[in-house]
Amino acid sequence: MSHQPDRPTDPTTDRAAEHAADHAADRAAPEPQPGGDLLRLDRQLCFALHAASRAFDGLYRRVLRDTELTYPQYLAMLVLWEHGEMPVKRLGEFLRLDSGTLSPLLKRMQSAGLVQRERSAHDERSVTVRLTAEGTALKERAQGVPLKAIEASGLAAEEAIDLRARLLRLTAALDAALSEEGA
Amino acid sequence: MSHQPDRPTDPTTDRAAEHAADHAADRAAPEPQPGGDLLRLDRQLCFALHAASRAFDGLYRRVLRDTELTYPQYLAMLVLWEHGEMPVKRLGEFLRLDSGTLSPLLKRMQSAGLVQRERSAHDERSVTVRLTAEGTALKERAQGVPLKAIEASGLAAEEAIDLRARLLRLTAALDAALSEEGA
DNA sequence: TACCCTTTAGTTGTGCACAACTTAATTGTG
DNA sequence: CACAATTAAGTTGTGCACAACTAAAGGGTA
Repeated sequence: MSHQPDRPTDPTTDRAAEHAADHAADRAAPEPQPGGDLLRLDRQLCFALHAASRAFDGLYRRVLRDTELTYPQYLAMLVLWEHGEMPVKRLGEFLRLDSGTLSPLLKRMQSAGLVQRERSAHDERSVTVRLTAEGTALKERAQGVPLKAIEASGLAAEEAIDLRARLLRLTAALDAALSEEGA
Repeated sequence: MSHQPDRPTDPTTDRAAEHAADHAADRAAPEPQPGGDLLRLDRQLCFALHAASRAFDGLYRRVLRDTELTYPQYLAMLVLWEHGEMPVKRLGEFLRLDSGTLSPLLKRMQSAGLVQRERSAHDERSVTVRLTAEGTALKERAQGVPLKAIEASGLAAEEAIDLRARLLRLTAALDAALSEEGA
């Protein structure tokens, strides 16, 4: 079951809705405002982000096929290619992931021969993640990935940069809200 | 291990980088352009979307706590609250999910007493998903959710609408690219 | 030194997402 | 009508994400 459905009669997923969406706030309030379907707008917002993220995953899944990397593994490799070896903790800060996710992920990457893990000498609690020769070499085969991705996204470089900035701000705001209230 | 790290020395997750990010393209190219670290920009773009999506999930996880709904279940409920009963197939079109994801998800929602599933009479292949009284009633308790979410996001209504439109376009472009090339 | 508190990885359990597959019902075409 | 192709839902297996927990090391203070 794949993802090019004869779409349902709903503007959210309707291609023709791309401009209509700009007026969704108006349309969503046939009632004055109070009970006015906030849930409807919420749906559209949630969906947009959630769906975009999954669509992006799907794209990378395809583009990364011949590297044998999953998308999250690719993200980890990008950090390691750029910054070199680092402790699991720090990698997790870059990726916004905790050890509950990273430990098994890194174990799989180690099985694939891409990275090596070693207990730090100074601090036995810490584990250093290091690229193997094979992992380093993989960078060459990944050179084409970003271009294919940006191409498929249909975004101009400008738009991409802008979108990224917005999303980073959004993430920061959400994290802040979570940590404040979440005492 | 939680998610407010003493952040690493990387602009992607650095709060002060919110404006600097606007010039990342320039900074990323100390080399002319050709090999110019496209992988670096790619990382920032991927990360932004992936991280924002997960941060959003995290927010909803908290906001939905007293509804006993997970975020994906909430998304399904939003569709059902708005449109009423429908076949699994159509629900999947709204949510951009296939039966491999929906079947177990709906089974859990059924166990929770929120929905009921019934084989269609006209077409024995189809299964109709219907809200139970409890599921319908839950809408009341969820009324506050969107407001809390938009509040935590720090977005103005305008920005939210604009961001949503961009993300919908992005999703459409990615899906199109996937289906074209993926013949 | 002894004790406690913090930090870093890892483990366990649950749920989501998706590919690949199965089963059963329906549709289309000769 | 018969039979192949299509469609809807479900199942299986893998991987990611996260909460809650454990284990072990490090650091600080009485």
